[in-house]
Amino acid sequence: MFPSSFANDSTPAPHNVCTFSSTVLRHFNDIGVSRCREAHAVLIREGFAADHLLIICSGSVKVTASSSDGRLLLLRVAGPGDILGLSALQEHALYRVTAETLLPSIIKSIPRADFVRFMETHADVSRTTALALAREYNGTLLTARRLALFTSAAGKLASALLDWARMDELDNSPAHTNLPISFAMQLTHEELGSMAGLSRETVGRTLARFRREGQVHQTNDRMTLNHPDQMEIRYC
Amino acid sequence: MFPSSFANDSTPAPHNVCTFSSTVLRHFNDIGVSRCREAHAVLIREGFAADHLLIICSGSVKVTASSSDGRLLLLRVAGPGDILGLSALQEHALYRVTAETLLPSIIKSIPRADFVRFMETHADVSRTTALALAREYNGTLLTARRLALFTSAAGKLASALLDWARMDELDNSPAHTNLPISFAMQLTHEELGSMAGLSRETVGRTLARFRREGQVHQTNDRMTLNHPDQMEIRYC
DNA sequence: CGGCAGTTTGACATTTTTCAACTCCTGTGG
DNA sequence: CCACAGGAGTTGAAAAATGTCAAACTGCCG
Repeated sequence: MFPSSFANDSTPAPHNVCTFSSTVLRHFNDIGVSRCREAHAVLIREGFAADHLLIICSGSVKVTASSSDGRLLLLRVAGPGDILGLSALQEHALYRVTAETLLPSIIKSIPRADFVRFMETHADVSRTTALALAREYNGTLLTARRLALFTSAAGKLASALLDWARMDELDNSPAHTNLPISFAMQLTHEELGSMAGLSRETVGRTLARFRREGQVHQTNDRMTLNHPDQMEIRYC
Repeated sequence: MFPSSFANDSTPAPHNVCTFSSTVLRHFNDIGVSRCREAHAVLIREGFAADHLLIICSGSVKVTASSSDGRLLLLRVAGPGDILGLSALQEHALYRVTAETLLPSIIKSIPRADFVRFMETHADVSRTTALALAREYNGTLLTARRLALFTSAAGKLASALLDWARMDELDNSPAHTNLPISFAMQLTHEELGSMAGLSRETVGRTLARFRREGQVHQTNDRMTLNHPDQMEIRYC
């Protein structure tokens, strides 16, 4: 049932467990357990010992960091095939983020010791791990850039929307085009704010401005960026 | 001459090349070339193809990301034993950061193809790579947290100073203590500002406030944080 | 119908940025 | 030895932007 149980595994990315060779894959299916989790279940809690690696078989998971006074930073929304806890596991440290399901999800959980042994036994697992870590790093770097380099609210929000859209359409779209990008916007203003480091109200106001200036179009839960490249130039 | 040429390799960290077994190390010495570079030399330029991996044998290197209008984000200052370009190399992508020497440095450079082959030949090299990537990721995560989670200038600056101090003293000090931490502050206000997402003037003013409130003490190029834990509580 | 979550809008206060001037220190070259 | 330029730090005052508080509005679901 794994990894063929992935919701959308048409073309596995090179950092996915899907790329394991058949012998590795057989071994992989033997370790860890898959469990169903309801929506809004906390899978990983920031500050706890990193003793398990999680793999999302289906569903989607919100990854956040939080401060003591309740402020949130939304780092990514992970989907089928994505791996959680990889970086904390490497150093046997504490989880530095919190992960909670957005939808009912199937999560495979592997004890740290088992995964380390798995990595040591199969050379290409370490390789895949390194790739997955590089991707995770790049995502976080994008976030840091956005927060530091774009000074205006419009810049930060535009950057967040563009990253989100391109992340979403990465799999099937060709490279940079100036064509409109449309995608399902399942984030509230509050969550968008915690991606861009803005307050909920500022997100609303800035979004209204983008609409007024013909840059974005919204219907129900879909959002369209009319001129992606122009958006980058105008606001970033 | 390598890695014994490291300036301070008393206790190599687990992510260092120093931990390679002797056979791997012999192979490692055969690939790549070491070169001397003067201060303020650009080793890696953001946006260029990631075709080389760099290892710092001696000296120190500033790693930054920049926006089109010249704004800078200081990500880290790497020292002997640190590896540059690892994440970009994994995906054969473009460098996403700029690296330039702060002091005259000795840099070992390994072509991408050679390093990939090296990783595939030696299992523990992939493992070390994954560890190094995890550390790099954690550093960037700290930066993103700081920029998003701390809203006040005092919070961001205090967080940057604490991270810097603890990074610096990580190797020899015991874990969290409330004892004063003293370290060499080789950063200008401007550079501190680009770590914390603040303007040069705000850094100066906030630093003056910390001094006034007895939290920090400065003499020449050394800085002392008098009550690290209290600092974290008061401002963060 | 009531309640809740999310959104929108307005007025206000706060904070930081920006601009400008001035000082201190250092290294350079006459 | 002195003058000078440049980098770094300090200080002041004004402007701009966002955060904050408050209230009304929407749509959805029990």
